[in-house]
Amino acid sequence: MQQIKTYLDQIATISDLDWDFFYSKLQRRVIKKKAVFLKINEIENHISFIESGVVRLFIPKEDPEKEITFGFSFKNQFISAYDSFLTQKPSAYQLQALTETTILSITYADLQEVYQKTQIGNLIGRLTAERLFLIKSKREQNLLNLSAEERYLKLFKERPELLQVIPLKYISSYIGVTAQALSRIRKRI
Amino acid sequence: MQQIKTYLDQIATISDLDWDFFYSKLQRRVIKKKAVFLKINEIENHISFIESGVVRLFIPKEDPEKEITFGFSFKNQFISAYDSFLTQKPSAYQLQALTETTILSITYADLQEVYQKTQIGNLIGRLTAERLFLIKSKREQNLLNLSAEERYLKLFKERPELLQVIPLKYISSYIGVTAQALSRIRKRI
DNA sequence: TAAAATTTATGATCAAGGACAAAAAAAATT
DNA sequence: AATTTTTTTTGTCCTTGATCATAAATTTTA
Repeated sequence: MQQIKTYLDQIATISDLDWDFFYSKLQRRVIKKKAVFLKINEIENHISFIESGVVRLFIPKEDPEKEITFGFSFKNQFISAYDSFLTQKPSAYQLQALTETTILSITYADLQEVYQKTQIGNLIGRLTAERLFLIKSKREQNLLNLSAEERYLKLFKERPELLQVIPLKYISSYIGVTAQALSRIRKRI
Repeated sequence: MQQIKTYLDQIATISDLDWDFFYSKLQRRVIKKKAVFLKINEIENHISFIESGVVRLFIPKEDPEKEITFGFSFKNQFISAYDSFLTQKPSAYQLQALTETTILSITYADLQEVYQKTQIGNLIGRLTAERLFLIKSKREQNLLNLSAEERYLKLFKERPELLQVIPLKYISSYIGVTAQALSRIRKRI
């Protein structure tokens, strides 16, 4: 079965009618390695399901060393500059494929239609927003409670696969330190 | 009209039937100044609408100087240890009334019933979760992009009313610094 | 309103992580 | 495989904010 159907079936029971309607709105896109597919100041018009690949969410800076990474998404997850998507205001973030990546996207307008016309749209939308809230909430706790070293150790423990795949310079800014500082943290462990 | 009805009417159009059902689930509670009405490790069983008063969300520590404040809520807003509420796991946070406070609460079980039985429940739930996500997302951006001084100035600009009402020792940990550090920040401005 | 308790401010010292520079290592390209 | 480019590490110095101690100001309580 389709990966995205498998994913959504875990969240809720979707009627064939609703599924067909939703599925008809999806568009498949292939993004080349390192390509930025949402640029800063653009309005995010999509929520995308990653069929394969890895995507990074980040805020660019004049000096590329000072970019800040806010998240990494892997296959079988949804990705979006969700705040820009929700508010339909220019995005502070960029989205970049770290490997060749295939996504299935739905537009803002089409998703609003799904919310209006399907039985299940708002339920899935609520559960998705709740899940994303929980992620941000955990992250806020980490940033305010833990030192950089503790944040690294926690990441190492909870998402070791991430450290295998993602360059350290991205990990460092995700943790909230410079690449140099992360290098020193790793040395003293 | 009821404050809470006015608030929800701004979000969506609610049928009388749905409203009556929801309203029948609400319980009013009055909380004394400084009282903690959700303790750490308790499972948050309520979402509450503040009719009057001010509520603080915080993580307590052995040394009370090291408590961390995560947010302040005022009248006509909903408040909850939302992550504990959503996951129904023990809360890392406490909720404290900073002034005498009156709230209208709905329990977890009753809200699930509202989600199932009303037309509008999941829509309001989705929009609420989305709004809370946006707040956390902004906060994550602030914490990673700005210095303590910049965070204070931003708060001063965006929520000046908050600085009138909330003791600085709570503001400081909300910004992510000690009370001493905030005092020095204020001096040099 | 006087006393006590709490909050805010100030001083001195310390530690974590930033900034800048450069070398070493690893990965990508020719 | 050799060269170029990118990533990671290491060195030195500096800044921000933490920590500990105490004083001043403000608020609460008796």
